[in-house]
Amino acid sequence: MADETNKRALPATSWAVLGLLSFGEELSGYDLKKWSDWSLRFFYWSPSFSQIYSELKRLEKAGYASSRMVAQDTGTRDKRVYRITDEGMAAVRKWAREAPVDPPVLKHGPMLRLWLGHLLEPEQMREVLVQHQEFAEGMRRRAAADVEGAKDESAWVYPALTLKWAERYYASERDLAAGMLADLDELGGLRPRP
Amino acid sequence: MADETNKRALPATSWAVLGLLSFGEELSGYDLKKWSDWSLRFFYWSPSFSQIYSELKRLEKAGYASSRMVAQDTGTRDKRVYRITDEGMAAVRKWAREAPVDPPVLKHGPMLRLWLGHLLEPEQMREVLVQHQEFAEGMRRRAAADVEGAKDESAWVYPALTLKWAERYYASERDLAAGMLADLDELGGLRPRP
DNA sequence: GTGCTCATGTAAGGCGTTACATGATTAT
DNA sequence: ATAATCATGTAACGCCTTACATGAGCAC
Repeated sequence: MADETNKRALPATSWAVLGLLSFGEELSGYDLKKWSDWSLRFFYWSPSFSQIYSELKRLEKAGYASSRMVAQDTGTRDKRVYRITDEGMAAVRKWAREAPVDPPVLKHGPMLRLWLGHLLEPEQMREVLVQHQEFAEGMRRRAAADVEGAKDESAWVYPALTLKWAERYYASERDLAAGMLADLDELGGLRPRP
Repeated sequence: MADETNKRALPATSWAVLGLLSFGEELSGYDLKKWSDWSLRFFYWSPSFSQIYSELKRLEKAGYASSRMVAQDTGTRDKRVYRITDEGMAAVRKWAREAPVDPPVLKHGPMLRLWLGHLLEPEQMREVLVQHQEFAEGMRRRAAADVEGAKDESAWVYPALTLKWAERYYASERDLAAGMLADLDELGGLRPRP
């Protein structure tokens, strides 16, 4: 068993990476990054390559994952692949079941700008909202597409569920922006939109 | 004029603190913290005391804020109060108008847990959702109360607008949790709720 | 006189990013 | 040839937090 001091209070990102491994596949750091870009980023940010690599080292040191080098059948360099250990499986299960339910962290840059509305022209406030709306709709669409890709795999029921949540979340963000645009109009001082 | 090298690429948190000062009042670090707990935290996280103090130093060094010590009329220690400079006003206005519209940062811990649903009992998934729902409703209520406090001050029109946004945002978070609880029920394998 | 609140800071350290280094294979 | 992609890392640094230090007045 690995050193106990390496096991206390892992950051959420570690659990996210270990969580990716908990679906049972043997994955490289590179795979993990793409995987996380594909699903995690809708509700949790996707860590950088370098962080994924260092998280993997930490997880291995803690005894939660094991790795081996594999030669590629044809082409490209050897890669290191990781697999979750029984101990890791037990740890991530325990975390998912018993960790306190922390409030989500939100850093809403566009809202911060709008909060400073006294520094902007009405037209600039609109512009921020419109761009945010477009971002939200793009995310919604991508989440929806990913739900389609996941819904028939029984292993992805829960990921599919969270993707469905994400689809609704970004739809709501889009609508919330529309609502604020309407509030701005009501505030007056604006030439009506054509 | 202050050193140009101190002016490049301030983090969003600096702008948030300078933004708090842009309403024109002379405020201490302590005031700023409370102010930010009161309004910023609904859509942007509230920085710690120590960070506010160091942001203020940075802003002063950049020439965006000036400070002076004031003696308290009666009791308690002297405090240092900060005021935005003309240069700071111009800088924050420029930032609010011209910075690119970045996507919001979301780190949704509860969703990360639910994404790992294969590690949880259905009852535990419910519990996470219910707790998150309660958190969201609490935030919604507090935002609504703060809208009431702000809506009659003409200086707070835009802050009031973002608080209204926040009220709807947390209502949506609450409803999204309810929706996911319903999705869970549909998935079956659950004894129906009494 | 004990503890709470106001008030300001320093120190240490973890989290996470960008930039850089490396090198092999594949496509053009 | 060269550019792009796959793949794995290191180094440097910035952001931000927690813990700690300090000290004064006020309430009980």
